[in-house]
Amino acid sequence: MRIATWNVNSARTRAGLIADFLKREQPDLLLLQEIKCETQQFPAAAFEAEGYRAEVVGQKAYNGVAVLSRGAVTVTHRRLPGEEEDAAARFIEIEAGGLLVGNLYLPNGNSGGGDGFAAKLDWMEKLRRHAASLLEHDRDFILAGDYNVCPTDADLAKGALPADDALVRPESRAAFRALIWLGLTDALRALHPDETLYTFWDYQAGAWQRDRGLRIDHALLSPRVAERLDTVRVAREERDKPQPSDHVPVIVSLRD
DNA sequence: ATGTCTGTTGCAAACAGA
Repeated sequence: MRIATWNVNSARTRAGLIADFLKREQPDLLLLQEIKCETQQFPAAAFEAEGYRAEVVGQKAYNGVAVLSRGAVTVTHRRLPGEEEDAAARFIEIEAGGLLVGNLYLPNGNSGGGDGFAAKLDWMEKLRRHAASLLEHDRDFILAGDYNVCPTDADLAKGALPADDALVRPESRAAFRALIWLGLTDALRALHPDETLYTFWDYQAGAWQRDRGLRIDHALLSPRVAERLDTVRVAREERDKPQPSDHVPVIVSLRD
């Protein structure tokens, strides 16, 4: 089973790139974040042509997540448990083949001052509680998407962010470790512990050309799923395409 | 060198968010 996650920074602008990626990589599931459109505006037809159906949690202008799949999936959540009904469109969870797959777009935490950062930490705590609940129920799961956290100093280029940025603040990293300490496996680091690997390069200041990137897109695996981990690849080539997203896909392969 | 990009408002070009 192959599962890819990609913050596309507008599904409509990137529909062509996404369709090309599906054609080339043929993932079983593609988790999209920042689709930046309402559900009915999502360009589903472009992906149906490649044999994929879509489950979409959209929102006007900002945020928004979607799951593209080749087979039928069952939607288990359309927002993170514990969130209000009118919460921003940042989470969708589906079940496919006995596996729960959570697709998340974690708040950036740099806007809105202290309240904005507190909201990020609150969201991370809700995610931790949800993961703990799934473990209690002995479920097999993946929680993947844009975490907006660089877990360690090895996960960003020197000088790419100031020390007080919400993506690297100690509280953000502690909240990420709290997920790991539940017993989850960071798929990319499990197989590539010492490589310099980034998944995001800012559009500004020649970040891509200078390789001033961040690793903020992650796939966390529950214990039995981690035992099935085969390969993980960062599709860096997507960042070199015309009009790319500022993020690139991460592709996780599991043994059956 | 904070040097870019997307979507919104409102119908040009400024603003927010990332």
